[in-house]
Amino acid sequence: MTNTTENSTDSSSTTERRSNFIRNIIDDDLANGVNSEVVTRFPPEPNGFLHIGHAKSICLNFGIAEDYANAGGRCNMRFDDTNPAKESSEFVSAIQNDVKWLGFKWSGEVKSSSGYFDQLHEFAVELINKGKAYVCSLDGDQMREYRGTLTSPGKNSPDRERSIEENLDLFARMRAGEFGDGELSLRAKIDMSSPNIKMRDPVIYRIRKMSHHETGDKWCIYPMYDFTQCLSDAIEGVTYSLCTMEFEDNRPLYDWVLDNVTLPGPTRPRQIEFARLNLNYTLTSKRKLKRLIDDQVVDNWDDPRMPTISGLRRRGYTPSAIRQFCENVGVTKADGVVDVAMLTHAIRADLEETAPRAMCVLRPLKLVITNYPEGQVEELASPTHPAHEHMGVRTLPFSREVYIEQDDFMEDAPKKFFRLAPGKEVRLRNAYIIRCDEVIKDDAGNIVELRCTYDADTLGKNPEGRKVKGVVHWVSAEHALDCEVRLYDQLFLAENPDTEDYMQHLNPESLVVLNNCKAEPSLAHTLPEQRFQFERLGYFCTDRYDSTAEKPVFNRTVALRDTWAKIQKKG
RNA sequence: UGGGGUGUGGCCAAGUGGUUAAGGCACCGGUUUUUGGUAUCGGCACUCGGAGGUUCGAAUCCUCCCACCCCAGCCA
Repeated sequence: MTNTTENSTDSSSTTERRSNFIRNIIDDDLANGVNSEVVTRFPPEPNGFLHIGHAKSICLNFGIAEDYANAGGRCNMRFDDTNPAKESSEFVSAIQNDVKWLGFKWSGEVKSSSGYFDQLHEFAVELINKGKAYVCSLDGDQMREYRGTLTSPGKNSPDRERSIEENLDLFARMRAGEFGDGELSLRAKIDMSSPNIKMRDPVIYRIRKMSHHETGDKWCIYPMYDFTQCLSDAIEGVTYSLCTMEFEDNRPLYDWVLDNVTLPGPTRPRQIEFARLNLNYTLTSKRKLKRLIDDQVVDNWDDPRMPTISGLRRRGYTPSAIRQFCENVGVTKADGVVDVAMLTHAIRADLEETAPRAMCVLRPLKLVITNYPEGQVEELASPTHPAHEHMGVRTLPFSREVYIEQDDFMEDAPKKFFRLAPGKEVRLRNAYIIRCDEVIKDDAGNIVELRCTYDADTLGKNPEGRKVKGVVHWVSAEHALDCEVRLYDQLFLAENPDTEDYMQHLNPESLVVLNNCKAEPSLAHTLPEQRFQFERLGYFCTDRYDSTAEKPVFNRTVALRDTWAKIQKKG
């Protein structure tokens, strides 16, 4: 017997990780003894919420740490909080929640650049002592002028040859608060004629008389990114410092700092860049996302239309779908734009397997089954998932009056319309086959009710001699649970909304609220963030904030694929 | 006109001198189906940004060219 079972189980819960160029580098380093440990870090700036682009970085960094566990793999959570003007503790906790929710665990305590301010200051003094840094008095405009351009070299600051003693004194007085914002700065003494502009004596410390959310008023000078990142990595023993491509030019500076300072430990971190995630029909610029909030286009950072982790969460996305999506996208250095269809595919694939089925009528149309006994109620046992028996059954009360979807009836139906029409038959999902006998309209000509008859011999079986193709979802009128459903759709109509006029590309129907929806009674005790498939409609989740026992609120995560809509579009 | 990167089907992406150029998404068509869902089967790059060259053999090596992205914050 050579029968194997390797393909027989569903592996939706385990994310199989592919290799990529970074993992190849790590493998080589491990094989060649360049490193014996694999330590990464996720270093967000707490100046906004994490978005889907960050998810890629999170999955990369934490994923590597998990997979290299036998090489001491770990990933630090570090807030890169060197700019008190933009950062706040509100974001610190939101970011931690998002990372945890995605299912990752960081190594040890949460860390922050501000936690290293004392050490960073000492490194700066060391650089001054070595004649590798100087206090400069150029203001912003002068600094730019002295820096040169892309094609012409810069020129030396008049303060470049200041003595070590004077630099030490000035730097101490900067720290003591003797100067105002921007009056003085500390610069690395590298090369004003470098073709790499990042190397033209970059500022490494600036004066910012502002209290910091972590360090309060202890400091009025703050280190710059390029000085902070590499040293924080070194302090933490990070071996692989992964960042996005735009920092490629910063890498020589990253290395320069490490080369010119007495490293705090044996680890020499290495920066490796990868391409950031771009998604079509999606905005991932923090500045522009913030404006959507400020302009009240959306409610907040966690509005279900936002591409933030917490927005996706409230929309009903699962952590595993997001992780799988990042896995499918891959990690390379080539910049591109990923189709959001890959994201929606990931959540559909996950929920198809895991979401319990339920029925909910969004736009109800009353239907009376004239040959069904008045007052009779049947409890129909229906599978929670058609393909997974182990998920059990729920009961659906069936009675004389039910609601069906307005869209599922057409008075003058085209041939291909497999739903209800006068004289035609359709299956009520999990129940009987019915035939439409009569259409009742109000004075204005609106269809207000359908009169039908049912075939009592079609419960759990197909009738003989005829085929009924259409299946329609329904809810017993008497037992229906009133609820609110929020239909979310893409926020932007333009494939690339990341332009100056992005506000012009908003989808006016990114949110449609339906207040007269009828759900099957089993949904009465739904819990926040429970996910369902409303059969034939899509995947929905109970809103984690607004849903109550009296008035459940469901958010549409994503619609089911709709071939009928496609056929209609074709005409 | 400086420097740093990247170019494989509509979109991601494997591929590291010898494979019929993986796979996923999207799309198109068939089958199954009490979700027009799912599942399943089939189709979808004589060609790897372009042109030369090396080689018995090139997406993979060399040369030149082209396109796109990033860098001139005391932001990260």
